Amino acid sequence: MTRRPPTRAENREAMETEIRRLAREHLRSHGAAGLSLRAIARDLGVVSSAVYRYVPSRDELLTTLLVEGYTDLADAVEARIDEVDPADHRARIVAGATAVRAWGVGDTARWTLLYGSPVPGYAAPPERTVGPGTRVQARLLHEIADAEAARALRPAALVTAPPAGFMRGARSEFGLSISDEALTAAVTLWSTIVGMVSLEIFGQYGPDLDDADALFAAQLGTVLTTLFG
Amino acid sequence: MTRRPPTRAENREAMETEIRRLAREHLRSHGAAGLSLRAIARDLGVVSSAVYRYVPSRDELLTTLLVEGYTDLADAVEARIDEVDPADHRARIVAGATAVRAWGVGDTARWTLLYGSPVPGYAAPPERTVGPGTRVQARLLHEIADAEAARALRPAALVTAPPAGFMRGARSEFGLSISDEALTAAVTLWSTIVGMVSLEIFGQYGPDLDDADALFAAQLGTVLTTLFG
DNA sequence: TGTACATCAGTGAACGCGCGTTCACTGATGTAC
DNA sequence: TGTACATCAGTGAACGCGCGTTCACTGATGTAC
Repeated sequence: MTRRPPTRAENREAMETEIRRLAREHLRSHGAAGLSLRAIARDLGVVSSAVYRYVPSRDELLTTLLVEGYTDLADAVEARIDEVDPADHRARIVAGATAVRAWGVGDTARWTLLYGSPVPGYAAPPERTVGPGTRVQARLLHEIADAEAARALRPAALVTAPPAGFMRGARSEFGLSISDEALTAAVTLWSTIVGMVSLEIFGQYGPDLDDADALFAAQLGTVLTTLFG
Repeated sequence: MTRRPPTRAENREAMETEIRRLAREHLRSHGAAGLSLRAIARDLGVVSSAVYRYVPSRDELLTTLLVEGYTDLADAVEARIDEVDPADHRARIVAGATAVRAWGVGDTARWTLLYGSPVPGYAAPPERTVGPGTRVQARLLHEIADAEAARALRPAALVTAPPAGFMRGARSEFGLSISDEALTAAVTLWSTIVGMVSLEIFGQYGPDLDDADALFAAQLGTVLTTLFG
């Protein structure tokens, strides 16, 4: 077995993967604001300017991480939902919400990048981030729309309508067929999910939280019981 | 009218106030991670080491801002709730939630400091921040507890219990008399509020959001209608 | 009321560290003929 | 299959900037007698 030396293309691929891995690691230890190309070069065992062979700039790297994060999250959530009986709307949404939390808790640094405070001095380019960045919400909205179409939602839970522009935007962006009231309920669900995960990850539930899974499940149950009965 | 020159004590007071003001301004433009004593000294028109007459260290300043923020928020929320008829439980909670959002939207940088991602490398000293940092939640919990005591909550909305340790902690910390299920509902409400405000402030609702007030009110209505009927 | 002394605010220099990015360069890898 | 040339990875130095914190110091303000 002769060990063929790696080609340039292979090396480049490996290098880019490694840079993203180190970047995620730095995100974990220093936060997005502290993401530094020099530090990555150091960990890579390479002089700082060498990183510029692979990454055009620090902001570009952040954008890459952002898109990768949104995509990973959405992939995970969709996979979990797809495992569930399409007729069991509530279970599908539980699966989706639980997958969102699992992903966030499993990689708090990336959750922070995606849904935490914006990175000062960095503005994500919408043309690259909006698509991946709305996949999860879009999927959950569709699940709620399906549930409504199947008459699985309790009418008593559908009580308020969102502002008109928001409604129009959501409908045209996601190709949704959903009532105003169900859209409000869906957005509220999303707010609750993001709130729960962020409060947990940012340590706001205090030191008495013995069973975070159960607290999440209990809160989600409260929301979904009012929605599904 | 002779202009008495300011005493040292007055000067110190004015200086400390001005430092906090500039710090809040820097929070706005550069985020907590970018809060810098040197920058504050520059704005103050003073050499960088001079700030150390007033502030022991950068981390201490952060702690001060954190405590001040929690206190301002809680004061605002309590004032709004107190204006409402004690018998109108729903209206009191609407007032509180709306005050939380108003405060956050009115000072997004401080909201970010309080409820956004933790500042890398900075750990808030619990003995100084936990008390002020839980006032708002405590107050909302008490309002829900009062509503439950007055039999104003719909039993159908009280369906799941939080994990035991969390429940015990909340009860003893806040001196609460509340059912497990109502506590879950209360915590869920808090998650939803934090989620809504953070999504709005961090720009996650997208460009179609024409009326943020209405979207918040609609979502809050969805939650409270299931709670109060 | 005046003087002596202690306290305090602010200076300026320094230490040691970090960062993003550019540039001219060497030497190895890949490609076209 | 061998050679000439083009491409690319990585170096090392540099530019210009930022930061927190310490220290010895000057000069003004406040206090005790």
